[in-house]
Amino acid sequence: MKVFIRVMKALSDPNRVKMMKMLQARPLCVCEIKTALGIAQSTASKHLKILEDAELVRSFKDGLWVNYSLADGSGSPYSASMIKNLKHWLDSEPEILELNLILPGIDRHDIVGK
Amino acid sequence: MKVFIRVMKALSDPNRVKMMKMLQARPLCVCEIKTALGIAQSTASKHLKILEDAELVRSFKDGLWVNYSLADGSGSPYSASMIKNLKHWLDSEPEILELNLILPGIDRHDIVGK
DNA sequence: TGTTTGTTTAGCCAAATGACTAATTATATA
DNA sequence: TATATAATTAGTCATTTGGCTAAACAAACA
Repeated sequence: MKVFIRVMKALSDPNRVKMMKMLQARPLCVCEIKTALGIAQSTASKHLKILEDAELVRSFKDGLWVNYSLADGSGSPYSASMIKNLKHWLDSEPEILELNLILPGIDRHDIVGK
Repeated sequence: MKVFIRVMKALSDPNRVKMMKMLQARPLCVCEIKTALGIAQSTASKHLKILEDAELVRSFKDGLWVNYSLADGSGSPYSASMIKNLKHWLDSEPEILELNLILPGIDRHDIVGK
């Protein structure tokens, strides 16, 4: 039950759902995600930790950067199902269309200061 | 996006998930649900409203009673998917086994006072 | 080695959530 | 019509959540 609730809670926040949708395009570092969503880096980091605890995303370090990508679904049937469904859900939502539009123009090397 | 979030939020609470699992057995009135879960009637009522707003359950009046049952999934692809998945999810969770055990013994006519 | 850069953690605050009791509404029945 | 019963709404309270800034870590590099 706890595992299921953790997945549902993780997907109960718009910014976290947007992160899932962005990660369908490509792996992203925290600073790319915070830039796309217009939130503080610490906020993005906290959200990503919640998604990771729910086994919806995974992270791997690359020098200074921490890259996040979609999990493979081996964590639980709930995360597996939601990862899969989200691939075809919400694609025509204005907020997601907008993200897909700006995401290609976001590059970690171009992100200015803190 | 709002519709999706509403479904996820609705399923982010253990008592509401238990309600979904109980309603898989049969339609229930608020007083049967509050008895099974050991919560106040107003609390049960509020939870059921949240599930109904997410189109996960529906209600129909029968005299003094309000009966709740699982929705048919026509509300949204998200509610449809979750209603369907929940039918085979969580069945071996201790809390759900326990509920399935006591539920047959719960009858609206035997429920005492307020 | 010291500095810069990306991320995380700590701490704070306002808003939302889930619980309760008490009051109100709605329906049936004596 | 008055009363009893089931449900909902109103109001309160403690906890959780989601946002921020500032401080602490961690890894590259001058």
